Amino acid sequence: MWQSLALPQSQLCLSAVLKNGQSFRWMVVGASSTEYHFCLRDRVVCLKQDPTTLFYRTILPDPQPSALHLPLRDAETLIWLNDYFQLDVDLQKLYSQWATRDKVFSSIETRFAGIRMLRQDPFENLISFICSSNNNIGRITKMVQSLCRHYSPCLLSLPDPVDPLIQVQYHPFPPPSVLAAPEVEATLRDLGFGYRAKYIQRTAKMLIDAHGSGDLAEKFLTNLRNATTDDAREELLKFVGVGRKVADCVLLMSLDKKDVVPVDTHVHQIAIKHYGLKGSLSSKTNMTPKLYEEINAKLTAVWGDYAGWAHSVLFTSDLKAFSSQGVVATEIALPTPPPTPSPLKRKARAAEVESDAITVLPLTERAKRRRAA
DNA sequence: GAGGGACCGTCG
DNA sequence: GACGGTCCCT
Repeated sequence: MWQSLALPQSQLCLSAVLKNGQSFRWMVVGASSTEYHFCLRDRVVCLKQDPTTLFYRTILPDPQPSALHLPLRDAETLIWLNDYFQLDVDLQKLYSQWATRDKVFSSIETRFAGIRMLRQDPFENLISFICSSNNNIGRITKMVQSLCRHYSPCLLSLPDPVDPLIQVQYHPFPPPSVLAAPEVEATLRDLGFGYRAKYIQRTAKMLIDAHGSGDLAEKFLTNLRNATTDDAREELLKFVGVGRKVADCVLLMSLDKKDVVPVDTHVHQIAIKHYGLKGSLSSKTNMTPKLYEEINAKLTAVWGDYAGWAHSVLFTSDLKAFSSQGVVATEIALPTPPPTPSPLKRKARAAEVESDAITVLPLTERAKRRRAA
């Protein structure tokens, strides 16, 4: 049943990599020997690991194939694992390179080993990160789960290992054609997606309209792997609800742009605390395109070719969920600019009425403006 | 073309 | 009252 693959945790740490906000669809199963489950289009992949070995298991939907075919299925799963975890990239080697270039990195590398970039499905990645604006990992995870439950059929179900009377349902990520339906916006709003509901439906619609139905739309996104970073980013920015940060996340996490460093408020803080960037730790400053570029350039210069991967290690080390193991913040003393407390003033909100008419033309205008900027 | 506010919902 | 941002309008 379980297959094994020799792989030290310095190359891959499942608990960190699967829960640090790259993917929101891995289910954590079991209390003692923790397993992670992930639903693909045709199967569920189960993983667990010990210090030297990664174990994997393939679960297929009901009409189980004959025993003859099982090795083939496991072989397919292994191919998927190699691709998804990018196991051909030697993470230890990267860690030592980053540590040489960067003292901050070298101070955390042993405690946060095995953190690598996943190579995700671009559509899933895009939609998930449209959900991420003004949001946190816990809620994003719930939203993505609920998206899958409502918009893709259950592939299979398994008894909950904790309470075997409960069946856990596994749903793949829904395709663009399903999310493009006009009713999706209202439904997602009811499901608690807020203003992101419209972004998701419209992005799916745009994808279908511009690049065709079937799997053409998804193929278009996947093909952006072959485009330059700038070209791919320009395409991503055309979608509604996708700004620079979300676009950069998709570039890094599913389109092979390993040097891209997405800048959010968190990374901004890290850059100020540890990399001598001017700014305030206490007050929230607006993330302007200019500031974004500045931070991006700074961190790319520090970490080099795989800067995006390095960023993920720093980011994870600073996440609350992992902070019990110790955080970088207190250990490195760098000169920091004096805090400039400037409380945000908030204004009473005006009632709002109108929404825009139709998709295609406004999009073109918007795209032009973006390109100009 | 830079700056500021609104936007959903959740949890302090 | 802040939050892994984006849109839209001054």
